[in-house]
Amino acid sequence: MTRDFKIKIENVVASTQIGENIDLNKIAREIPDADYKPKQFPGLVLRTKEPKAAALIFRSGKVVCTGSKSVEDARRVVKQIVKIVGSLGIPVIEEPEVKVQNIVASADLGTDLNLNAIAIGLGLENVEYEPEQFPGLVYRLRDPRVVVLIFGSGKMVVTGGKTPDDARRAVEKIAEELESLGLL
Amino acid sequence: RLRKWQRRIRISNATERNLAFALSELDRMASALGLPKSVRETAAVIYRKAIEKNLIRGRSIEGVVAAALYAACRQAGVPRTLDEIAQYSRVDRKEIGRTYRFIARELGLKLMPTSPADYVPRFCAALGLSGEVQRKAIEIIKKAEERELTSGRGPTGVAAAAIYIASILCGERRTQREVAEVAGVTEVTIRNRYKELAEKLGIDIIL
DNA sequence: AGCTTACTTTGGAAAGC
DNA sequence: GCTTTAAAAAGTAAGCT
Repeated sequence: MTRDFKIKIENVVASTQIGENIDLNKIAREIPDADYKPKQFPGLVLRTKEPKAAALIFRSGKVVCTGSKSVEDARRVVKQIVKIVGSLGIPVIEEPEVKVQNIVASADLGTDLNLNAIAIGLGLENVEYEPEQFPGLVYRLRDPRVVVLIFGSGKMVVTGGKTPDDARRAVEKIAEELESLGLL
Repeated sequence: RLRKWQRRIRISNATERNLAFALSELDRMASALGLPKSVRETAAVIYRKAIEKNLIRGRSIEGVVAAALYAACRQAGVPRTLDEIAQYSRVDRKEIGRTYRFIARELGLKLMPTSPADYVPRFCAALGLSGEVQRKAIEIIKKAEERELTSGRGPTGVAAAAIYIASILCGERRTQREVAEVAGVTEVTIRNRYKELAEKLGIDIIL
């Protein structure tokens, strides 16, 4: 029984450092589509089209990249940011070390679920399910250390992991738990 | 030492002052919400337990009071929505919800999500509907829960739709607008829920 | 009655208030 | 705690035709 949970990485958040004492005002001046509102937020926002993502650049040289659909794409985006900033005559680190901070993935168990029964089965003390506020049941796993949002449709969202495998393991673990509880 | 003694007095004064404020706030809100004394007492017990476990740190007394009231209503089977609670609190719905989740977790209050059926008596009373309609609405809700048509749906929306259907089946029809008003949901939500219930439970609603 | 846009929840980093 | 970024899930809400 090879199940296809249709696991798909939807967003990768990564951080890195491309330099020091970066002149954000200069970047904002030279790059028309850059968003920089220091009064509102200290980071400058730069968006890339391919891969489609957004990067937050700080004066310290630290960079946060969000929106990529894969870890590799996140690295590609960082390289583009380095190239752009470097082309402005600003000293940059050519190949900075990129650290993945969070991976958001979606998956599908393929069947409708009874969230009330699942809340009891997994233990009310391990789960948060308040349909008045949000339709998804919130399940926090300790291993892998991720948070999963489980919906009545059987679809879910896994977030908080650092690797694609964290998401994969979380989905399989939940599928096993629900199955052993006879709720899948 | 005298200093130590005076310090204790100061602390106990502040503690008592805060407790008195919390309890008066609890009474004020409970009265405004028309809640019975038993619910106020349950909320007071929850509040005191929260204090004993220092769960107030970083939170406002009013927020904890509101969350305790929200929890007490659910525990008593006479739920109030977070919006209703927030209507009479200085704290907003989002914060009350967070505080509720926190104290429920820390105090080990194992509460299942509110069943739409718990809202039926109050909503029907507000609409001047008979016990027969209430019975039918609850019957519809029970079937909906068995058929798993309520997962992830707002309890008030499901309750409103069931009451809307029941009022028609019992010949005491109320408009979607009237039901939406007392349930605190939009007519669109009642429409979506009632269509789903009527279709999947095979209920014919001839207008 | 639709359609569109938008807000609810989750996680994480960044610098500063 | 907040601010900003991105994206998914599903329910509810609000504005417009």
